[in-house]
Amino acid sequence: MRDVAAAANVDISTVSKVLSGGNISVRPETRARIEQTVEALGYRPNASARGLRLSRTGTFGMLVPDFTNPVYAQIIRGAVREAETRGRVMLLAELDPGHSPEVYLRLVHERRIDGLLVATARSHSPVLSLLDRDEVPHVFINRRGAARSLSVISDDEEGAAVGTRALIQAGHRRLGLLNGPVDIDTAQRRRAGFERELQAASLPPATVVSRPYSARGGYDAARELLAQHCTRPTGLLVATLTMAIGALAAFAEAGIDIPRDLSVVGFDDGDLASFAHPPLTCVAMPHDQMGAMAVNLLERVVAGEPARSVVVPTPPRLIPRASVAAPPPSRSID
Amino acid sequence: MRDVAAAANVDISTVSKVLSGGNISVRPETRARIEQTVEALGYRPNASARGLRLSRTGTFGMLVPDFTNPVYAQIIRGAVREAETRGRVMLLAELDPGHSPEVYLRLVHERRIDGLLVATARSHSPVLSLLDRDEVPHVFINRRGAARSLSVISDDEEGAAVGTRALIQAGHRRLGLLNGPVDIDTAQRRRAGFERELQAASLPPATVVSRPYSARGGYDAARELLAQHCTRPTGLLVATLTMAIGALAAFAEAGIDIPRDLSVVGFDDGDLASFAHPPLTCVAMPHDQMGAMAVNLLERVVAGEPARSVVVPTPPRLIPRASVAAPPPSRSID
DNA sequence: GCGAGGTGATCAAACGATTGACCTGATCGT
DNA sequence: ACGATCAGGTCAATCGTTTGATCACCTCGC
Repeated sequence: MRDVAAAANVDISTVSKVLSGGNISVRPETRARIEQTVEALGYRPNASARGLRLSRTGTFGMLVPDFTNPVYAQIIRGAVREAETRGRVMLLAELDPGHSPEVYLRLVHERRIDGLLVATARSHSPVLSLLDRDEVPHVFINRRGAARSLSVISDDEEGAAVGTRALIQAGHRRLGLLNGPVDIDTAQRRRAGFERELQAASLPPATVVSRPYSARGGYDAARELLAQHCTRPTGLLVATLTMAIGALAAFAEAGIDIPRDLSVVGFDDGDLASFAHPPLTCVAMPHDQMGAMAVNLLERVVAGEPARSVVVPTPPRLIPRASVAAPPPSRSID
Repeated sequence: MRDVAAAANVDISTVSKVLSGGNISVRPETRARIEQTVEALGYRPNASARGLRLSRTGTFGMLVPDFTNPVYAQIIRGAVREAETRGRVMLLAELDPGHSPEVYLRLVHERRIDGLLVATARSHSPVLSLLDRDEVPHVFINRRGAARSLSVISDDEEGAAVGTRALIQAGHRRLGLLNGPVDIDTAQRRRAGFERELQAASLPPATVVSRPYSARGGYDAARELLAQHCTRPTGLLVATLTMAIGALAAFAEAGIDIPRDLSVVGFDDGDLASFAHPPLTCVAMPHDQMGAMAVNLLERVVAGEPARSVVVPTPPRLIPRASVAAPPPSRSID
């Protein structure tokens, strides 16, 4: 900045005022001269110096449990893009319950960030207690936090309801749900939506199997379902895309034809869904938008503006593909 | 830090020396007292102040073209973890040829990072010219850069060779390659490995179809292959896992049974490969290790130590699954 | 002609940590 | 016993920006 000031023949404080303030009294020609010099020299203010002076780094942090999970990848993309359009950069770290919170300390206690996005799903993560002790501005993503905490979620309950209705409308009466672990917030909400629709259609309680949100989890859940010798469902809702991929593999292995023998509705649309075998009917959840809204909300929080938890307004959409059909005419058992 | 100094009854410079230096002359009891106070107060040095004073932020930046691509997700994971064990944090941004390099300027010109990992694959990305103009310490991942630039790659050529050999050993004589775009470095290397093995086995030049590294690209490439009415290969190498997923969908659609009619070897092992239909024989590439090694290399660069481009030492491994079999006894054409 | 009021710029004090220069006793060699 | 040496600290300048306080100059009104 000193170089810019020298080249433009003004004091560095004037340069600073032109660059940051904008509406202070500077002669138009001086302002133009400074802006020109800044441009010519390709000058950009040093982030550390600004951060030190302003106690504001222009950085947000984001904690996710798993980079390789496509759902989080989508959320990250939405958040990072929104952060960039707002002139910020994003520090990312993987943090699941097993990890030490060292990376949290590095972000928060060393004052590297202005606010934190927390997408770790488990309800007993060790950072949760740190979060409210430290009073860091933060927003939960895809997970409701404690009463005082803000969160951005998509309407998982409605998403599950949409998927369930699709099965019911196709004629299914015996439904099943392959769900995530019970201590994950989205799993709870998806189950609620599923059961809401069952009741609305006066259907009996359905089989629910809980397994981790992973392909392996879906595979195991599907095998568990097949092993149960009571009346098998003809329509199945699966709580995530990766689980659905695993479940389809288990069904293929067991010689069960989708959708002839069993209809399947998955979650979280994507390329993988359309190239699955068979192409998977899905409920598309607006994950990237959720990430973007979380950044917006966090921005309000750090600005001290009033802010409230939100549900992403874009409604979940059913993407019909080949994995849903009418139930088999003869009931498979009894 | 002032608080720590006051509480321990020393000068703040002494605290600083205890915390950063380590080997200067401080009485053991003083040192203990300071360390104790630091612990009790939960003090951590302010990153902006350190950054300003030392011109060293403790941060690396990483540019990837696509968060949702599982290959990059793996690389990111490896890099972020290694950075964390080295006491650093990682700034991530998505940057492909279409994007403006604004985020690059924000990272480099605002001095937010000590070094940059560049995983954008295209050979004509606009950041490349900026990189050597600015003389930022940087390391390319999964892509060779200009002569002066350092890079970490895995042995894609050998990986392709391993996959090709697996097909040849299963008895295949007519092979094909579904490859990525020709201007992507990994695609070039994979093709080289493929053709090397063809020659080694004295097989004729094979069909190669190039499409984007995506499920859609794999689907399109597979359809293109089927549309060619000349002798169809009986063994197929597919350059990425996502392409393979797409290709499998195209083959299923066309009624081609894998592996009876056609054997397929994919790349980049993962859950998705084992739950594909059929489970996909893959060449596992050590992506996370590549990310970690890139961080190590970059660390050497910023430390001014001598450093050279490396190939990840872990050799590519074949993961045999159900998608490879002997070629059909009757040759499909002629 | 002179004080009041503005405008457009500069001055200087922070922000928090680091580090070479400097200071103060105590110890040592002769 | 006295200067040199050294261990164990403190002092103060510095990194690059920001911003309230200050200042120089001009205009205007009476």
